[in-house]
Amino acid sequence: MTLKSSPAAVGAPFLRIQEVASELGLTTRSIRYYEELGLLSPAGRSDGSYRLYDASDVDRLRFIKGLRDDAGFSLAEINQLLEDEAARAKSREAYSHTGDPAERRAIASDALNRVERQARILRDKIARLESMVAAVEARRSRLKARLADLDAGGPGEIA
Amino acid sequence: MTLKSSPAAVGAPFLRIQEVASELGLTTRSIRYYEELGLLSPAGRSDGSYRLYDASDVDRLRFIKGLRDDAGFSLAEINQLLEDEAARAKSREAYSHTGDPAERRAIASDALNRVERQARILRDKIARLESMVAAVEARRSRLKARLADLDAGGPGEIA
DNA sequence: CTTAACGTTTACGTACACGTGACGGTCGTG
DNA sequence: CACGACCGTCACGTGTACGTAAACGTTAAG
Repeated sequence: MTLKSSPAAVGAPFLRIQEVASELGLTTRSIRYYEELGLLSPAGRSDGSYRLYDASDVDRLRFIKGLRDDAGFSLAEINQLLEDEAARAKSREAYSHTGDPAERRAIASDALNRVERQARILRDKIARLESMVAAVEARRSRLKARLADLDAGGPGEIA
Repeated sequence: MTLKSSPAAVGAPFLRIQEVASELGLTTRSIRYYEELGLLSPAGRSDGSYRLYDASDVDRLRFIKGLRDDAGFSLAEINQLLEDEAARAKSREAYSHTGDPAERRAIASDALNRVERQARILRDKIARLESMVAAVEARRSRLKARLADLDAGGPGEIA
């Protein structure tokens, strides 16, 4: 293997913490901090004890970042939302170590339940936001009506 | 006026801070704190200097609470969103003191612009949440497919 | 084999958000 | 006038989300 571009060999499925951090626009500290909180754990460790992240870890981190930045969830809420990273780690390991189809099915089924719960929580939040939009729209209507009145030379105190 | 149930006469349009707090499930301290941050200011003050809130203040506080609890905005973001309570106070005063229709129109028009901006911000947040839902849905689809495979006796590592 | 860059844990520091409490004083209603 | 609600002010506390640094091990390149 003479071909390796500094870190991570070309086809290497594992990234080190700084590579992940750069890719996502996070600091290594944040990533380790998220791990402390139990939001994720790296797919593996090197012979030394460098954290090694795979594609699914990166996806997960990206999702976490989205929940934090776009959705405005606190890390504690995100933890709830992703519920039980321990279970995920166990699943990942168990899944690849078991040949038992029934067990594999059970694991995949659990994962499915989790993502469905996530979707529910997100949709719930969307619904609440939409009801706020509705409130704003109502206010907007009142203002437009008032404006029309004024344009028609109407009176009236502020609503 | 012999009829007044302790504070606030029955039809009185003004509420004192504790009454507002109770109605909304906030503490008086929080309400004052929001005022410190410039999120709102009471419609008026009593002869002493008790804060007096009218219906629109209560609405506004309810909206603030919604933004904080349901939408997960920080108080700073809410401040941005509501942008310029000072302007609102000025409008309220100016509106009732001017007879000039053109001026009234301008004030109402400003208010309209503000609520439209609010609606945009909320919808923007909704859009981002929806894209996250889409991501979760994608993951859900993959899992369902995998589950179907397993039920059909298929192989494969975890996705 | 050396060395620079990168990583590890542990620990303490910090900046801001969001309040809470405590004070001494004022208000207003019975 | 008593008593509780409210006032402004200032300080303090709690939690979150990291930053920073020390002391030391790892990895890849020359």
